[in-house]
Amino acid sequence: MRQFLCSSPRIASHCGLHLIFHRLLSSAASPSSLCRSPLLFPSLLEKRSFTFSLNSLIEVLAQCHKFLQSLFLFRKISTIRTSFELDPLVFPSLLSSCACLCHLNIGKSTHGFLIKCGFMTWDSVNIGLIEMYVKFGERGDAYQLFEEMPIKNERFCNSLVCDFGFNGFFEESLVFFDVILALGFFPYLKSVYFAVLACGELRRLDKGIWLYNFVIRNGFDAHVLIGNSLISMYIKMDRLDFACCAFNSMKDKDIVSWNSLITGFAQNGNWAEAFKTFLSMKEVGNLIPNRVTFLGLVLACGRAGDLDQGKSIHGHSIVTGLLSDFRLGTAIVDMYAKCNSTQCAQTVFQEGMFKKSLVSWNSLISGYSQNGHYWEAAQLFKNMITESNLKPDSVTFANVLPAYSGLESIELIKSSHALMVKIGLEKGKDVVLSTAVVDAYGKCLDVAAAKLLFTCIEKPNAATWNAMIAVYCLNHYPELGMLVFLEMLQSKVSPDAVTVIILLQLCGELGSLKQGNMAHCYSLSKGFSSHHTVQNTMIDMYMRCGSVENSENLFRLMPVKSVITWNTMLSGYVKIGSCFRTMKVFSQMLSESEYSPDSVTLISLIQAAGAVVSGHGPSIAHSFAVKLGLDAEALVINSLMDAYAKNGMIENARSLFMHMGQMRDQCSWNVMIAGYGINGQGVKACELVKQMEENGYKPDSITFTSVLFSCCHSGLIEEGHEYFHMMLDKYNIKPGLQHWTCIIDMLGHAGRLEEAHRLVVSQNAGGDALSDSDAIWGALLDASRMNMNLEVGELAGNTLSKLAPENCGYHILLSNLYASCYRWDEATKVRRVFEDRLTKKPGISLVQI
DNA sequence: GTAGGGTTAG
Repeated sequence: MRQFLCSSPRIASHCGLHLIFHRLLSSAASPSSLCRSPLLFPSLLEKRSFTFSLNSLIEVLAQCHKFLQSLFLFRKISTIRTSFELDPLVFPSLLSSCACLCHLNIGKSTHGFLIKCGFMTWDSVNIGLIEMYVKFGERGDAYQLFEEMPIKNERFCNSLVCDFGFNGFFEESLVFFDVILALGFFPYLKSVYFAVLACGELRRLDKGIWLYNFVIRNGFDAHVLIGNSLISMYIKMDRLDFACCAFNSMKDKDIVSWNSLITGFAQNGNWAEAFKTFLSMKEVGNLIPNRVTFLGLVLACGRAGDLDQGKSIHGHSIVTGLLSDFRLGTAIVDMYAKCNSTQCAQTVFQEGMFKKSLVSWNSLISGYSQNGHYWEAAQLFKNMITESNLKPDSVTFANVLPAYSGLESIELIKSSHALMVKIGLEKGKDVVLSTAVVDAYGKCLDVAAAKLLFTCIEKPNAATWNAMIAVYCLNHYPELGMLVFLEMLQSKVSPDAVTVIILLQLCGELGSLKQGNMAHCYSLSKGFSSHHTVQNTMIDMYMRCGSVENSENLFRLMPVKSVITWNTMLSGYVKIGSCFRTMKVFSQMLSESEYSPDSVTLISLIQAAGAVVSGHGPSIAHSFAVKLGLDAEALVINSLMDAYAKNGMIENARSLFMHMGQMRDQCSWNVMIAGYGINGQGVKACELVKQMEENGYKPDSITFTSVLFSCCHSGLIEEGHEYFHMMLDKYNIKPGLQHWTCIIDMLGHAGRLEEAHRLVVSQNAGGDALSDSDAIWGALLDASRMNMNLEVGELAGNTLSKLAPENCGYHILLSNLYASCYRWDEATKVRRVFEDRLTKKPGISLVQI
């Protein structure tokens, strides 16, 4: 065909050229080569009779998405336009080519060209320019065009509404809808649609209701598109009542109308209404549910946590053959995960899905992560990288990071952070991902990294601030958390209910009733005090701040109590060591049958029972666990083992430990090791650490606390020393205060004080501003007293005074050291400085004295 | 041209 045309222009001229060009293009010949053709192109230009056809060719090329070729031809023609007339009708297509190719400059120069040629009086030219400017987001240019038009007509105004709306400029779309009415024109159907869409997107309920009335008054309600868009608009504003009204007043409803309503109910968590709507739709009879119908229903099941209905919908989607749609498959994976059935989610993912998208992988990773199956989430992420060609995105990382922090693996967090940087994700731009990173570092105790990343986040939202405050709270720096909270109040971000929850936790951590009362008032003033979790946290806060009365009053007055509320009370009593009240509230809970105890309840009961003097407590709690069917949970068994061990019944603990089988976890090993330690069986504790390693478990910080404690209490100095070094060298764990206390105590008792001092210095135990350095040096100072070693003691005292000048406690330690070395004068002097400071000048630091 | 899968803090 191409050869034929090129060689025989004369023949071409006799046929309908437009048609031939069209055919030529669809035969996949290169249009630019056609234009370059030495034979055809010049010969076409020579003949004015071809003008129409060339104009058509520009248009056809643009419409066939051959934008470059279209522009190329235009440029050729415009350079020789003395002998050639351009048809203004061709410009809209040409400008659309500019927009599609992102050539704003060519578009602007074309605009200039159009002004020069006097084409601006043409309606279609103006509309083409508007479309182009709006696509580029050049709203100013679009407004100017509107202003400059001598006569503003209906078509032009309607175009503006649609173009702005189509490109997401909803405010402008609504403005020009009003312009249409103000100029006395009539809006087109499409304009009404975009105006309704804009109201929904902007959540403008008042304007939406006005538009609804406008639609009814002007007969637009006869169009199903308008009815559907009104339903959608009300759903976006969470006004399901209005959406139902709009739905009921529709004369003709199609599948979209029904689906919109079903999905609307599902998104609002109203599973029952979603399903009822679905049944009503089936009663109507002539509509066949499609994948969107099922998407809505599946969403509802997930939100409601209704596994049975979810399975039924899953079955229906298999029968109807709709499961082949990978988006529906993903929604089903997500539904199963939300119903805590990760097994089903995995089966659908592996066997039921023909195609897996990035979203499918993300869904399952999120499912595992949110259900606490951290290892599986981490594994799936690894599989995704190795097995699929997909590149993880910010959602993938935001899902896998909580799993890594659940695994307490700072290494995995660091390596995925590095991967994010490599992919170009981590720049503090994506606020959800950045928040997840802050949270992950914070949970793995790297407060400094969390803080650094937090400061890089461009636009932190309430969740981001909450995460940062929570990091300080979790890591026991409530004062720093308070400072960040105050910073948040200075920022533009408003605190939400979660902020108040964390604020109350900070007060609980501080143990300050004064601060707690203030936080209580703040919560009341902001209207969060009726929030269920806020109330629970407040009960906990008052318990921690020592005001049992306030906690009990809040508990009594709570209109709706949950298991968590009861558990908060119980664990509060445990914290203050009130076994009797724990038991009393537990029996009260049992008598009110609407609340069934869970494993958390049992743990409080076991802890309280373990502290009862009679010694029978653990056995009684054990029988409760069996009776309530909660003795198959690792958490419960671990607590029982702990209680038995603390009551000297190490054999009962051992028997539970031996029978745990698959249930046995890291914590079980740690509890058992500590249990041996409490019972003075240090050798067995050391043996268990070896067994633990042989069974594939990696000793963690708590394991070493337990084993060091065991060694310390059994006088196993060499073993203790060995484990301390194993922790440092083999497992690369930074020792905490608890480890230091043990090792200093142990070496101190063995008279090896210099060695302890060397260890503290070599490990730079005082280097980290956020570490417990002062307490470590304090422990060394105290050990010096025991050894009557003035030299090490004074060194420790000096360091301590520099590290923590505000902390006057070390004066006592130093004074005790001097006293034990019979240096009464020094002892009295130091003691006096302390007393002076405490009574007369409490606010002045030691340096100033 | 309308309805439509996954995302953080407690």
